[in-house]
Amino acid sequence: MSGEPKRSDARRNRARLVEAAEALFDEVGADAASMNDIARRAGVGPGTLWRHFPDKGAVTAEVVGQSLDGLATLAAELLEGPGTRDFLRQWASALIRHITRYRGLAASYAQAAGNADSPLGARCHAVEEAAAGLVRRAREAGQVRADLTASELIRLVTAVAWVEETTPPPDTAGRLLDLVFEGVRPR
Amino acid sequence: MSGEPKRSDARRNRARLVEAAEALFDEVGADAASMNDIARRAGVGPGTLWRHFPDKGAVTAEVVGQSLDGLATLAAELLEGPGTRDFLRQWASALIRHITRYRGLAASYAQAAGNADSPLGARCHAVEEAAAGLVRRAREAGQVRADLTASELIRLVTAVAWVEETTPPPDTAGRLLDLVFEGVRPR
DNA sequence: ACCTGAACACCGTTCAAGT
DNA sequence: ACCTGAACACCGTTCAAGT
Repeated sequence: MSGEPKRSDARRNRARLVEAAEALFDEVGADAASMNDIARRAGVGPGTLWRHFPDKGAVTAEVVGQSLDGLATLAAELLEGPGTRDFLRQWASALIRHITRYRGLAASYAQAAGNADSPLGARCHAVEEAAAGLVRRAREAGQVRADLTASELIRLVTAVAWVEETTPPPDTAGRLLDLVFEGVRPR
Repeated sequence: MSGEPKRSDARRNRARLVEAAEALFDEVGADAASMNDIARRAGVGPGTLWRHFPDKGAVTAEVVGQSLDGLATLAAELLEGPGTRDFLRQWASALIRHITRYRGLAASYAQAAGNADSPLGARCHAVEEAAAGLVRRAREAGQVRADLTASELIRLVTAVAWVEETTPPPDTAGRLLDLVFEGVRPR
């Protein structure tokens, strides 16, 4: 039920809903923006929102979709690129920036990672795939230890993003990422 | 308002509330256990719960209090102990076990870390103090890099606890902690 | 001094009734 | 084919009224 509707009023409502969700994510965070808030802001009834999106994860997936696709294309670019010494860290840094874009995103992703067939879970899986390619290349280049898996790296980076977004003081993600990448180097 | 009340019925109610909260934390997690649930389970009205505890953080502080004190005494013991090669990691592991005892605790701590005068925030601060002593000693023993702060270590360990508690597959905390401690070693 | 439970504004979620 | 908004059970939180 998340695709483009046929009727023009439905399409317009859908667009308004996504717009409203985006604005609310910006203002109060992805966690605090309630379904009713989003519908109200879009000027439609709650039923209309639920008709367009099966749950809040679907709304979130729509709001962050382009940015997530950006992560995938960045991974592809880095994979075809010259393979600089910090290309993996560059991508990890982009992932953190993505997650910390809206407050509460880390928790949304953590929950979505469970059911892989949800709209958000599927996209998370795609990101993991992208990360797997990068980790493999970094491994072959001897930049990370041979036993490091993409899943482990994603978990660590997501964890850093979470602590950055939830715990003061802010702007410590870079330093924590440094420590993580130190621990991930070949022995 | 969180101390021991004078009247015996109030004391009994307080004890029942803490008991009910503990049971619900066990069954549904610290996040999903609602204030109304706790009051209902204790057989009292919601007003009674709110009279005994100013907010949910205070309830949480009461439920995890003894376990938190255990972390402090463990830190003291390790500080007086022989200083084995992994004493800091031992404590970090205990911290993770503590946080993952109830689902949703990591988020509670992250929120409490902000307002240091809240019942839970104060206890978090005490834990940080304990960690500071351990990190200092580990630094002097050359077990961790000289520029590592206790705050950074706590953030990393809490982050690992969070990802362990929220993201499948489970039981990866040990491995992630290995990587963290690898990254924290002197260069 | 403490408890009670009704009350308020909200939330997620559904669904009959409309156009 | 899609929208509407009332409705349900819940939530956090408060507070007059009781004992």
